[in-house]
Amino acid sequence: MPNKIEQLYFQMLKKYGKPKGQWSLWCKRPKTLKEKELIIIESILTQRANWKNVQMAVENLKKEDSLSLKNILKTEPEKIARLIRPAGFYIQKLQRLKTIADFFINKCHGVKNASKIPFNDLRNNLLSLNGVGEETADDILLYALEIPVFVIDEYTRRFVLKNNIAETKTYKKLQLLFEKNLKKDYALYQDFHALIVIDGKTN
DNA sequence: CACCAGGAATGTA
DNA sequence: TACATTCATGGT
Repeated sequence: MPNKIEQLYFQMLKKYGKPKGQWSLWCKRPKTLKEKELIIIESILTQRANWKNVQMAVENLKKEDSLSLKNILKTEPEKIARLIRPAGFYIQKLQRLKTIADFFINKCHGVKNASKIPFNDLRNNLLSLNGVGEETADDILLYALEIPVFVIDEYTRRFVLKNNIAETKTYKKLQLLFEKNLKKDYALYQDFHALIVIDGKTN
């Protein structure tokens, strides 16, 4: 018999269908290298920001041909700052984009090669970057690199409370709880997390 | 006008 | 471990 968490997943999948709209790219499978880079960039821009504002910033970067990790490295900081301003916290996010672009391009020699790094090393490397916390690191691992790690965010915490799934609030324990009760499948993790956010926004 | 949105770093107790 | 504060824009 299916566990409660798994039941909730199927229940929401039935109710909302496959995540669409804003989530269509993040939940797309498989992804091109360029799409993976876009998600890495968006994972920074979206921090505590309205998704609409993030898309404005993305459009600005695209217009100026700066929507790639390589071009973010070569574009002048002042210009990046101006382009991403709609996403808010633009001074911090400028630095964070430069840092993460440097990591993937210079340290890993590309997103494709980064995927070959052992999971624990890769996650710890991401967490060591200034501006990358657990949620952003797992966003990148799950949605960009297509590695099965469950993302925990505020919506997930509310979801857990609302459905009486657990009383713990720590990131690691919640993540383990979801992963323990679900098939280890990155596509399922992607859709489930997206559905949790979609469900949280409609209520 | 106040409040919030797909966080993280830093400081305090 | 648990909170509080700071960072900033655009929408409602």
